[in-house]
Amino acid sequence: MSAIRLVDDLAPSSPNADWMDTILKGDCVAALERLPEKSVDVIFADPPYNLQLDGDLHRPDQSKVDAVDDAWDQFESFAAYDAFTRAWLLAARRVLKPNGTIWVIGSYHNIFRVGSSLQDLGYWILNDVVWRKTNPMPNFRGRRFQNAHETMIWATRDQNAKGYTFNYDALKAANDDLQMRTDWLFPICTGGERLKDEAGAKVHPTQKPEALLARVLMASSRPGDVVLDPFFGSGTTGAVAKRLGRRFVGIEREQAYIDAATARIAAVEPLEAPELASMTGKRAEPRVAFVSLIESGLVAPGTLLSDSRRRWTASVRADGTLAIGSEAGSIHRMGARVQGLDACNGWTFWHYEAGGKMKPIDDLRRQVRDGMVVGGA
Amino acid sequence: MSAIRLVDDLAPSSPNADWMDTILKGDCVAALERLPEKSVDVIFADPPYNLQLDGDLHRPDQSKVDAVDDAWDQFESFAAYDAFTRAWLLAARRVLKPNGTIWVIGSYHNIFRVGSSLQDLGYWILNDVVWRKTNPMPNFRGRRFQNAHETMIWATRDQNAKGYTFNYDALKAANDDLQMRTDWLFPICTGGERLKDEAGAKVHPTQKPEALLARVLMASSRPGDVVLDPFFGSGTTGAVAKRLGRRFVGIEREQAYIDAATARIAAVEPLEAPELASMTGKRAEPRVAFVSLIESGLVAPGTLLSDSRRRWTASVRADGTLAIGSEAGSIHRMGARVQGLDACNGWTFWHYEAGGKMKPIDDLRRQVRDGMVVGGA
DNA sequence: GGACCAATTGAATCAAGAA
DNA sequence: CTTCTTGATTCAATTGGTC
Repeated sequence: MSAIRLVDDLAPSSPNADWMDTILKGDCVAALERLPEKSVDVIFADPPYNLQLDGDLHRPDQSKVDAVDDAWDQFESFAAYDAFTRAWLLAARRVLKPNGTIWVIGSYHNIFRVGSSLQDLGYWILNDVVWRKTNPMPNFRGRRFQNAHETMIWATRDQNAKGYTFNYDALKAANDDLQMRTDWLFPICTGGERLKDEAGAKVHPTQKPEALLARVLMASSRPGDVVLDPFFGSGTTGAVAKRLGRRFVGIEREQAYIDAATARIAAVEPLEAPELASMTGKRAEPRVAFVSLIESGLVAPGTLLSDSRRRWTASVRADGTLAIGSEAGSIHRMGARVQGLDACNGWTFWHYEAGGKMKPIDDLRRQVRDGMVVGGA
Repeated sequence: MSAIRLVDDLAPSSPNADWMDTILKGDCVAALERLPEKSVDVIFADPPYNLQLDGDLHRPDQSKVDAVDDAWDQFESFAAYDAFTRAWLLAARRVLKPNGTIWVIGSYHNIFRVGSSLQDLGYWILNDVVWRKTNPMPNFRGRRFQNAHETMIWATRDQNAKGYTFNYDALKAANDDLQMRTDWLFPICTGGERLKDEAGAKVHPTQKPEALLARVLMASSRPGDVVLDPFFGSGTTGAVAKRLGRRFVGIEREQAYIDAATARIAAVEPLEAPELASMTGKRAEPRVAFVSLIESGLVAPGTLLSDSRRRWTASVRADGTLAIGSEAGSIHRMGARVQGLDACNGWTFWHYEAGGKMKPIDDLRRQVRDGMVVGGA
């Protein structure tokens, strides 16, 4: 399994499909053009993001951020990136079966170019799916929101392709009998899953988590289906495809990535069916921001909060901070401040009055979490 | 407040800005071209989504889904939608202040066209932000994922605009002292907040929740700022802007929407200034020169400063520099020097001894800032 | 062994003001 | 314009060392 061959060695219309479960070495478009048309069920593509980074970025502790500055991510202009995108999307479309689907992942740097090109070429978008990261890199300079997600586009070959695979019931069953939504929560790829070389350096700068690929393939493919990844990299798509009983084809230019992916995939043991269910289940919900109580109308700006014994009182401001006199800060900071402590859980410390009784604002947080607040006002 | 006027009535270069807190009736581009250039701080735009619904959509019980099929949401092709998008984005860019920012919300039907056009016109994307819906409409046919989010793009006028407003500290304080992320959770607009006509029908098919606009405006604007919404609709942007002490300008073609928005905004009570005050961090505080600590007598020349763990020690000189042996320089340079780093914040690195404990010289700076030390010269 | 602490790291379009 | 100085800024996990 997963022999490597150069693109030139490929027999284009081989009836026994000897390119199955292999990595094709070479340029993405050239390799795609050698594959038989209408031969793959699902394409998962993680193309260069065209990050356009300028200069170094340091963390607050002055350590340097290891940026993605590889040559393969450098494009001269949006026009050049668009040309690249259209070329590989066009070649990919020829290879896709009429009822096959394509997934492309990207960030705000490139995903709008990809989405427009998909539409321009006749692909029909089914969903955009958001990968919410449990542990994204912070915004070190505090100049933007923490970039905590990436976007995937899922599309058919054309508008009239209605027979695509979507395992609706399996996903629903795996999601507490609720429809699987378009926002997915997964950690980034770290720890033992992340491929490292002998020196301990990461093999590939943008290795995707297997859990993400598992949900993609569980949703949109069936056992025995052929999954193509035109930017194979460290081979996550191949590893997950093999584990889930799918066949794969990878295209990759760099030998170092091919070597790492080959070894990785060789070590994969295909899973039995019952083991797959747990991988698609939903993840725990994260925190509730105090400001969301204000935004949802549960707490009005100007509301007075006190501790349970009414020793201290503070005023809620529209921006989600608490004010006492001229001082303001988070519910936690201000709770610590009045008590002269280093830390304080503002959710349980601060109370509001309801029916003559003092109740912790944690009660309101629970209402937001449980979805009891709909509409606000 | 919120008088309505026709675009033709508008005095383009009115010094008293009589278009403030009004709704301009007419075509979006025509109205934008009549506004003065570089006159608005924030634009929030909820353009038509170009939904390509093919025939009616029915729920499993055969009831018809009230889809967005209004005439204003029909475009013949992607090219037509792109032309429309470029036209209004270009007109909007002229009106935006050099350090102003724009928000555009959309779904997978149109957001990729919008994002590409933004980039093509020179806007610089800061973030894409995902609005996760707590209560999205289900996918009735079970053929796709439940479409549970919409996407907002936040961008500056151009790449070099670094002075845009982002209330980082307030957002962080409002979010349990953690950076605000790009995935936001809000309910869709229902219940009492949803505008209905006498017959109980929705006034506008895509009314956005006020909570969403509240976070947008709290994040990227300040009290008194001018907020423009070129697709005003039911006036959510104006209602929230008024409540948060911002000024607004709306553009809308349909009289029914203008009437509903006008009545809605008139009923809004603005918050008081204390509730609107927003937390600011060190960035907003006045600069204090280290030498002023010496001039005010807080630090005597010859004082020895050390880092918190007393690994290095330096001597304060009368000119405001630090000396270590024969080397001297600013508190920042010398802090960097001893640590072998490129940069260092001397205010938090260097400490002085007080009562047997090491305290950062930043504490002394705070005393100067708070006016506790009047000397200064 | 386990508890605790320090160090490291991840697809990043990450200053502002004065001279 | 450019160049220089000042000085503001991080979250979740994993890894590895020490007590």
